[in-house]
Parts: sequence; structure tokens; C-alpha cells
Amino acid sequence: MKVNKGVEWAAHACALLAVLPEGWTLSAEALAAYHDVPPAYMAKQMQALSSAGLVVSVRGAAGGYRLARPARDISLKDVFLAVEGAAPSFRCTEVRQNGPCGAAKAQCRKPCGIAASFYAAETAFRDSLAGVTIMDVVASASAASDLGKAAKIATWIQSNASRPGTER
Amino acid sequence: MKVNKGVEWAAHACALLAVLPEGWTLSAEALAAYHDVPPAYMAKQMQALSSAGLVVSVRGAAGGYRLARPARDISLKDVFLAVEGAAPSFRCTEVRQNGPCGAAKAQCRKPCGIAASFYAAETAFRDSLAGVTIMDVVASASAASDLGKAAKIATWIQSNASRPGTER
DNA sequence: CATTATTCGGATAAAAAATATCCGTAAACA
DNA sequence: TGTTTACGGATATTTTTTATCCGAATAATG
Ligand code: FES
Ligand code: FES
Repeated sequence: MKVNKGVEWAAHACALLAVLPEGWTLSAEALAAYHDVPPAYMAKQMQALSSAGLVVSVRGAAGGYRLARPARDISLKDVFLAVEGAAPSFRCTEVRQNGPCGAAKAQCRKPCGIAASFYAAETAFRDSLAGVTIMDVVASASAASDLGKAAKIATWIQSNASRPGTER
Repeated sequence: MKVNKGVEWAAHACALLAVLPEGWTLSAEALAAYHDVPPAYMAKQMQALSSAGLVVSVRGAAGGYRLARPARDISLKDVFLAVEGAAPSFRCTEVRQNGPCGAAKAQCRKPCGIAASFYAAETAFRDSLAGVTIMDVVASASAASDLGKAAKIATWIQSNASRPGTER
């Protein structure tokens, strides 16, 4: 029962993309450098976000990633499902059908009480994440940081972000 | 994000122990045979339940396992924590402290918004499981099964359970 | 048009975790 | 005393996660 490490990275990457000026992008490499994580693996997570439609990718020189929609419309559940996949974490192997007293397959169209409870618990997990948006995350982070840090980030963005479609 | 297979087995094992007559036990081997799962690994799960205090183990000939308390006082959360462990599934690696704009360690005494949200989601997951007891599971299972099956199970128990402290 | 920078997708490798088995010891009973 | 069982640790196997790499496609730049 371990959540992929990539979820943390992807969520933080979204938070950074959220404070990017309109029309600008950050490359996978830049995002990796910002968070000091392996570039190739960070790129993988960004691809997952991209194919889930959470971020838009811009190919070519001066390309990179930007959020596909406003930060308030992207939840942590979206990020979680994008990189972790939608498969349920509880894998019922239908043990109730096994052994000397196994139930007939015909009587197992509904999940057993145990499986149903775990599915419900997972729904609760996801619903909880669905209530938190990237905007919320950014807000709580900026509330906890001082002015100096904000300036530092702004400076870093200016020298690392690019703007496709125009010369720098 | 995968739940241990052992959780399913352990939960079903508890459900079977719940319908055992007072004072009787089932060996790890019998439980494995009933569910048709690898005996050695089933034994491992039972040890986990035992060290968590959910079941009582009786050593020696005619020994085995029985529930440590009434089925209505054992929840799926208990079973889950016993075999899966209590460690949080979301592993925050404090990426916010990394990179060129990393936050100072002193400012990271509270978990960041992302980590806090995942911890909250996991609490929701566990709370959901805490609301389901082994008794509930047994009730839903017996509601879905016919009289013939109940008799089959009763017969199997009679020939496979043992009663420590007395001759069979 | 050539060059450069970037994403994309798949293949692959390495590390870690889950899954599964085994064995020696202790305990309880017959 | 001999048998049956749980216990705990060690170990092996398999699967998943983590991480890297490379070639093709795409777009801007000069
Ligand atoms: S049969 Fe899979 S959880 Fe009950
Ligand atoms: S630093 Fe770990 S989740 Fe934010």
C-alpha cells in the first residue's frame, strides 16, 4: 500500500505551473531541476499528466508544459489518478469461490462484503482528494512563505520558463 | 498503490473464525485449505493478526486460532492495519526543501498542503473501513447464501476445527 | 533549409517491495 | 515421549516501482 513517489512530484509540478504567467511553459528538465529529482523520471510523470489532459504539452524549441485549465479546476484526485492509474487498490481474488465450500460463480455477481467495503473506502479516499484543488495548494504554500521566497521563485521562473510562439 | 493480497485472506479468515463455535479453533493449514491459498503465506497473515491482538493463537496439538474478541468488535480497519502495517501510504520526500528555491528546514515543521491532503484522504479511507465489522461481513455473506451452503460450511467446520483442552 | 530544443512512446535496466517457502524452536497435548 | 501446532527468522521468487535511455516527431530559430 504505497503511493507512487511520482504523485508528490507531479502535484508539486502542477503547483509551480499554476503560478506561471499566461502563455509561458516550463520544460520537464526545468521542472526536475526545480525540485531536484531525476529528469527522466520527472518527464514520465509529466507525460502521464499530459495524457490525462491535466497539462498541455508544447513540442519543439522553447516548448514545455502548462496547465490545461485553471488551477481551481484541477484537483489532487485528478493528479493522483493521472499518475497512479484508475485501477482499484484492493484486488479481490474471489477467494470466496475457492476451496471445499466455494461459492458458485453465478452467485458472485456482486462483490462480497469485504471487497465492497474496500471499494467504498477507496471512494472515500478519492473523494477527499477531490475536494482539494491545485489552487488550494498554492494558496496554502504562499500563506506559509515570506516575501523573499516569492521573489526568489519569480526570478527563477523568469530565467527558466519559455514562451512558445515568440522570441524570448 | 496496491493493497496486500493478504488483507483479503485475513479478512475472510476472520469471517470464518467468527462462525466457529465457542472454544474451538482452526489451524493455519485448515484456513489455507478452506480458501485454497498457499499455507505458509496464510500462516504469515495469521501471525500478523495474532501479534495485533485480533486473534488468539493456541499452540500445540489441536491448537489453532480463534477470534480474540466478539466479531462485532473487530473492524476491517483493524485487519487492514494488522497485515498492511500502520505506515502512511503517501510518502512525502519533502521536495519543497529541494532545488534552487528550496524552503528552509525550519519552515517545514508542518506538512505541506499536498502531504496534508493525502494524510487526510488516508484517514478518510481508514475511517470508512472502521465502520465495517467482521460481524457485518458475516451477516452480508449469509444473507447472500442459501441453506445448502450453510450446511456445507457447518459440516466442514465440524471435521476440520479442533477444540484445545479436550479430546475431540 | 539546416540546427537546435523539446515532447512522446517504447524498450530496457536497476532497485525495492510483495509474495511465497522453509526450517529450527517452543509449546501443548495425547 | 512423540506428535501436532504456532512462532520467528531467514531465504528465495516474483512482481512492481523506480529510473534511464534512445529514436521519432514537432516546432522554433537563424
Ligand atoms: S472474495 Fe474477494 S474480498 Fe471477498
Ligand atoms: S513536500 Fe512532500 S508533499 Fe509537499
